[in-house]
Amino acid sequence: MAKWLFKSEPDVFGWDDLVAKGNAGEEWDGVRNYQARNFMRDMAVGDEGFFYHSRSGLEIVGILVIKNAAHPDSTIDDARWECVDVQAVRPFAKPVPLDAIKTNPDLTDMILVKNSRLSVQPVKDTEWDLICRMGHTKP
DNA sequence: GCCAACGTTGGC
DNA sequence: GCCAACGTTGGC
Repeated sequence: MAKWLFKSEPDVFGWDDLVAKGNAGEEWDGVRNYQARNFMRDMAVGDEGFFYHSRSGLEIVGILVIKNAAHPDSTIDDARWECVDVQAVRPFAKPVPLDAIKTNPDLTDMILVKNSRLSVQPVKDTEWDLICRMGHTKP
């Protein structure tokens, strides 16, 4: 199973908002970037991803799961844009700040560090395991 | 709130 | 098909 990372501004749609959706989950709509969209097309049901708070917070706060594979984005009348549906799985016991990721030599290759503008991105298994450990959360 | 980095758009 | 102009993202 592949691992991913999703960014969202907590002021717009944060971890708590996803948790509040419960089993209904939520469409990860609004992505208007081809790279990010292509990653969503690669996602399989059951894949897991980190939920990262961008702009404010700047930390990984939870783990979500892909509930439905990529489908047209219902918020725009343009067939180019697709999105997956996600659902909250569990929060991080201890959120992992961007700062801690940037200063960890084993995580400096992460897209989160190298390309801060990509809002949906893949995460390597080794990175996943390490970050879970840093957050005192089971992978 | 600023602004650097990046992606997209559109005139030529 | 180049590239200037513009819009957006996100760390600071």
